[in-house]
Amino acid sequence: MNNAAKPRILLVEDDLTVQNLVSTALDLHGYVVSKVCNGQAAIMDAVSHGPSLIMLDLGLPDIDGIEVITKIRSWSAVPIIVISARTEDSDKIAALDAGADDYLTKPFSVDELLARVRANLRRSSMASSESTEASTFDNGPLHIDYAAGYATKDGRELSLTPTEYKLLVLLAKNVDKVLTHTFITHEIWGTSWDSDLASLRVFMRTLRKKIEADPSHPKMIQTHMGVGSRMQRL
Amino acid sequence: MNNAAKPRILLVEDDLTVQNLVSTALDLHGYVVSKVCNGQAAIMDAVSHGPSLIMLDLGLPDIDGIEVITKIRSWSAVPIIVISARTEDSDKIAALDAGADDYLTKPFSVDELLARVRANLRRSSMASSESTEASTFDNGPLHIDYAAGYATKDGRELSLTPTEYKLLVLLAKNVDKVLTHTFITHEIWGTSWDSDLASLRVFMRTLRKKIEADPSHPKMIQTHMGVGSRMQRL
DNA sequence: CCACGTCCTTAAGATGCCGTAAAGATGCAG
DNA sequence: CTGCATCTTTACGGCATCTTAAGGACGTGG
Repeated sequence: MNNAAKPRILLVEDDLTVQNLVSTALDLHGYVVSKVCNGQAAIMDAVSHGPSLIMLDLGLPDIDGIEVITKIRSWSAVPIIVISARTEDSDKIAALDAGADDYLTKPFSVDELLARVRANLRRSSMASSESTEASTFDNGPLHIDYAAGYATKDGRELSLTPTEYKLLVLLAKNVDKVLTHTFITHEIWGTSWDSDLASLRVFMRTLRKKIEADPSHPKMIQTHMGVGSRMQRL
Repeated sequence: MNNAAKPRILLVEDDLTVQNLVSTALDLHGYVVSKVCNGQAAIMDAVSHGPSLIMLDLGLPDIDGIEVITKIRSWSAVPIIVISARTEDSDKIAALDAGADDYLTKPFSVDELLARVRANLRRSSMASSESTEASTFDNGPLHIDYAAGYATKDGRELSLTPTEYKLLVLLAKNVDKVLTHTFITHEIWGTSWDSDLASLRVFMRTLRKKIEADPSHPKMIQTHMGVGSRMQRL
């Protein structure tokens, strides 16, 4: 929607101390910040202003944060970064499954916050600028040709099994975004049950062996303990 | 068809929130938009107004979206972009097989939607303006003369049966692209049954015996386990 | 220090797809 | 009708792939 020079960021946070801290930091780095302190106002602002990114605290006074995400996700693909207290671990996962892009756990450093904002804005602009004919993906030595249906590393074709390829594509299409285990298994197997998690681990292993420079110390596919995995842009 | 200055777009969507969002976005970018909210009205509008492009939500109250595509495709080559909340692969494949040109999964960004619209309108106008296409094909020792209707390997003419030739041309015209079994059988036999798959394997074998240097270790026609086949450019 | 949970790694067994050959069916020319 | 070319069907061995299970590494909290 808006590709103006200054990205507009919607900050949803009811703790005024944190709100001021974050908005000041963002403001200093050239972002335009809208501040609201409840879910209702957040949805209204998202509809009317069409922000480039949303930072959402899960602990809101009026609506459940998950519901806010679901509502916005029904029509918009705007990046949503969730802020949560450590006590809300399960909520964090639910938020990601509902369509959130990333999460920050309180307390967080401003540097980390800014890094996440940059990464998600970058991914978002990538996704919107690529139209249907942009059917390739590059990340470091890795190259995927979606139309042809294969991937290469350092120019040499990788022999990936169907499931490995599916998994790779899923991660690549959501680069810089944390994907929960349940989301991944659901996308790959359609219906997900617990036992799929064991298989998923094996596939992660075999995939890493094929695409990572040092499979024992993976750079591309990072795991988030108790949450899921993320493909990191190199 | 109609190549007026302002392309007319037919929007088929029963969710009024999404309908308004999309139609507003399209309107702002200079498209003329017709809005309908069920399959019956969609077909009527497509017949009477002859839109330049159709955006179709698969989840309609009256008719199945796939059926709408089939109906329209029976007389028109207008680009059809499908919108669906379903992420299932099978739905995507069914829609594309039925004749859809592109696919958007909810939620989507407005930017992405506009990009797809532009891309498909461009391709559509390309297709209607281009009159001639390449009448030969070369790949390594293989040479196909579409106009004359025969193929050679190392200059010597191959004696291919009609079905083998059909299969070869199909692969050649989609070089470097993976073709699914169902797509291939559908293209060759019109209607595809499960049992055709067995035949297809036999034809793959005989074709490979004729065009591959080492039929036991094929280079040109590669198989993708559980998916399909691909002709590889040498 | 131990108990626990999560993740990593490996290997073996089960499953299903693919390649292959050969026999049977079909269609067409003479 | 007969022979030939082509297509379809059937059957089976081999192998790629997936699943399952078990043990080890690592960090965390009691």
